[in-house]
Amino acid sequence: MNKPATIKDIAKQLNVSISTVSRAMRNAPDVNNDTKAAVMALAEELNYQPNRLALSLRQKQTHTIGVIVPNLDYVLSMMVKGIDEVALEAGYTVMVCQSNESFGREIVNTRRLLESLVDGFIISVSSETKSFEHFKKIQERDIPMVVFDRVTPQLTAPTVHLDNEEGGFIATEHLLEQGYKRIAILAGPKNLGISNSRMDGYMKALKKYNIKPDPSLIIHCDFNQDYAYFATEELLAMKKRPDAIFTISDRMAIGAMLAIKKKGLSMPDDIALVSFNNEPIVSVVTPGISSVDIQSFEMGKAAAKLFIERMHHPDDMTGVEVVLKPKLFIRESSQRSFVKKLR
Amino acid sequence: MNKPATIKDIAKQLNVSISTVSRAMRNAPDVNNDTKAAVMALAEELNYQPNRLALSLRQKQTHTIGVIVPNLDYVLSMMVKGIDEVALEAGYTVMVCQSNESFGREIVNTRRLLESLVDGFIISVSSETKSFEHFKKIQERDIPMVVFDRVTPQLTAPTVHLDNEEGGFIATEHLLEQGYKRIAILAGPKNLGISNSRMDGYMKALKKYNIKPDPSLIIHCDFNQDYAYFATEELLAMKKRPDAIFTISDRMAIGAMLAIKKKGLSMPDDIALVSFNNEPIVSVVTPGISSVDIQSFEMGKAAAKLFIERMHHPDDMTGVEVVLKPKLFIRESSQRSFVKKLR
DNA sequence: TTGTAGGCGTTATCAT
DNA sequence: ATGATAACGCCTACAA
Repeated sequence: MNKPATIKDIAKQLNVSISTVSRAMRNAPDVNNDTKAAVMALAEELNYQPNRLALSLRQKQTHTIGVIVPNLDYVLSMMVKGIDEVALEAGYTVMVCQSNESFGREIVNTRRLLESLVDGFIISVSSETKSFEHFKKIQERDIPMVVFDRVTPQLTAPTVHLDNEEGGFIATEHLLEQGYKRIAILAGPKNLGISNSRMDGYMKALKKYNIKPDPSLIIHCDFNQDYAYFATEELLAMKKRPDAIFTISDRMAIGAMLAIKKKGLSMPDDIALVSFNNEPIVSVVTPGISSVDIQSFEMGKAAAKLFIERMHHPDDMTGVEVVLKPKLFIRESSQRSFVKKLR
Repeated sequence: MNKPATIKDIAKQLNVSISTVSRAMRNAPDVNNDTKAAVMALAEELNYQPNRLALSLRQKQTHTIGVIVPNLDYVLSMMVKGIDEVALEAGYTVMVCQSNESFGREIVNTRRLLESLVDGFIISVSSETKSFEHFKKIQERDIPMVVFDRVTPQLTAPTVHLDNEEGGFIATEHLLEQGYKRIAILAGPKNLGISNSRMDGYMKALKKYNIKPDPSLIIHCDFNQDYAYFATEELLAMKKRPDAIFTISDRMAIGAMLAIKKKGLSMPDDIALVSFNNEPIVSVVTPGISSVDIQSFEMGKAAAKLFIERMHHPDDMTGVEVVLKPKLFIRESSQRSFVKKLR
């Protein structure tokens, strides 16, 4: 029943003009203190709240950021939390849409958010996405867009992401230092940048240790526990099976771990495991799984900061690239016992 | 540079009136087919997109649902995914805000979403929240609101939630059936409904088996792995320590498990563990932890459906209450080996 | 079938 | 210091 009060109502009740009320509300300098006080008081009493829609329509900005993420698993939700924190601070509200790793859904989300007139976008692309027209359309309209985590060279925009190659490198090097020689990698989908970069790091480490990569030890599979499980089963069934596995996500690591246990092998003595993401889960399974931390929360914050900066800076910021450094957390799954190391 | 096209632009270029264009766009019956075609064609060419803001301002609805959740951990993000799915289907966009379990943040979120003129709310209250004025303000304005998961009798609204008492009951009864007698409970914060209901179920089960509840076995602590860890340490240090623990969340269960392992005790023979939520994590730790499934995804969908229904049904729906049934997933942590059961 | 005009709640420009 | 008025983009009586 309570139609929200408008400045019009206030004006009428106070016998002043609409514009005076508008000025008073926004604390303009050129308005009589008494009237200002009166307006404020009545506004309070009527529980007046400015209508954002009208405001937005007028100023052509909504103070809303559209965030499109592939999903809301642990990592992404930490990132979103980071975005949220910075955005709120800066006076922005965040609209989060999940693409569910679906290209079509991503397009729908983009259109919806565009229609909702968000002031800009912070996005991480779905693993299914190979064409980027929907995102380019955003840029053609000169709408600010920041790409984070899953970046792609096909999209020129300010970005923030992890140094994934470095992550792949330190993970692999750690295994090599522990004396493992036949190191398999469960990589992600082929077209996905983070997947390739992490694999590049893996390659680089092998090269540094003069180990020739064995194609049969390189497996591309979905970011998916089950796929990883089956892929690992195959690896373990090989005549010359690997003595270590590097999975590029924790979910995959869990799948690998289950396959290893099922086979009755022990970590890290029969086979070692190093993973990526460093979600809480890897520290509570037995044995704990070594994992590369990707600073999810920080990445979210960085993305939002970059976005805000871009908003205040209409200049061309397409070159800007924030790169976060990964950090390896070593646990039992990859620390060869002393005795074993010697043999 | 590309200012988005408006119906005005189209009208001008086609030498027709704005209203004709408006009608043509919305496929009104009373408009000449030729002009309609012309309008459509030009709209397509100019990449016209209706301005939602203007539309919303006019019709006083935004087709947006404000969702406020305490956090975005596994359970909640599944629920949000469920909400998202149904909402999208029904033509609504979802704005998700996290309160971070903070009362203040919840108030800020409410105000923001209210200002953004969302058509309604789907909320789950923060554990810190004891006063509900901010939510009641929503209701006073006759804005639809559905409460889900964490409901409270202090908030009269259509709700969807789990039968938490039943959940607590089946978890406890299962332990009793397995022969455990001194069953401790790690309950959540005292003012939280889900916490109390689950404990009620625990009590009910004890009563059914004629076991007098021991206050020293009932521990209230935060939904937090560390708290649970310390609480469990204390339980295990008791002279007559419990032979089973029921934790009302998986996160707490992990804490308890770690404390149990640290102490060198074995599950389920020295001590059993049953938990709540049935997140993927409990099935991959060793031993697997029995847990009560709460149907997160389904709950989200149900909440959104209820919301949509409420939108189409301005009647008083405050009485409506959707209750989902919990289901226990039994794993190793609570299945006493046959030998032990006999002794 | 098409056009005119008023209004949704605000702000901004120009007078007064 | 305050008021009148146009404009933001769209819809909808009402008129033609």
